[in-house]
Amino acid sequence: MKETKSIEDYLEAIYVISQNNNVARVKDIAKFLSVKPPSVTGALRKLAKGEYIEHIPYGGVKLKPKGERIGKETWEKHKLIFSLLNNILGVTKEEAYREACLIEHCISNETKEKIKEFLGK
Amino acid sequence: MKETKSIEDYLEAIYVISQNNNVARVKDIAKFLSVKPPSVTGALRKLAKGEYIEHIPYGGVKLKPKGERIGKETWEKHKLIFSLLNNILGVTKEEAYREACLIEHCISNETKEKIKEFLGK
DNA sequence: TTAAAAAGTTAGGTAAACCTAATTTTATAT
DNA sequence: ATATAAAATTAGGTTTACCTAACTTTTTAA
Repeated sequence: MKETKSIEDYLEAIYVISQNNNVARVKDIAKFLSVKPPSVTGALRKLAKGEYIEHIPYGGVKLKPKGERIGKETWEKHKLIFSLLNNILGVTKEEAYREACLIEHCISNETKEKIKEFLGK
Repeated sequence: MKETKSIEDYLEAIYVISQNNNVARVKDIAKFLSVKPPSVTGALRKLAKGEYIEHIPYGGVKLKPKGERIGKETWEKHKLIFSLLNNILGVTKEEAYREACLIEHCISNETKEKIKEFLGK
């Protein structure tokens, strides 16, 4: 299975939510991504089938190793792109966040590392 | 009508093709975007309806002012993002081109200007 | 401990954008 | 001038990812 923008978005959301909570809940994921709960349920079924997550119906969601890796990578891309846009280019925080949410799905891990190197200087 | 990624792609393709040719042809647009001719025909109908282009069936396509503006802006975004990725971050030309095709749809004109300023330094 | 509220799921539908196969129109070459 | 090839269009279908409405399960509070 290939990771679409949507799959990356859900895994990233679950990753971020899981950093503060024990498990991610449907309503939190829905709020994070600005979608409705039935969309989340549908996406979770797909993610569970692809071995990205473990989902207990009417319960919580936890990332499996494969999902954790992608969620983390996507969030890292987001943070690095935000930094590049806001700190280096001078884009406002609000706009930088909005655009980082989109650009995070457009770059390879190699490009992610290049940005990290650049920001490190 | 709101400009989707797809609409921007078609207008950009027509803009670039029109710089070398008098009119853009369906087969050239299809090749540029790696889609099949029926997809182009469908997209052109939509673009014509939105006053972005003038389309003579079985003939050529020309940009109207609104379409020209968006096609040009999108291509400028592409070139600036390519430059940022390749010259500043050190991403390979091939990967920079590929990613620029995606990122060009994710940034505002304000961000485009910020990149231009940064590259000018 | 049970009624109401909250959370989650199922069922069914919509829109965007692509595709293949078949048809029509235009261009080309003998 | 006409047969063939090329280009474009139409018709119909697929996939992805969302939505609303209705229903089920779980939690909460009287």
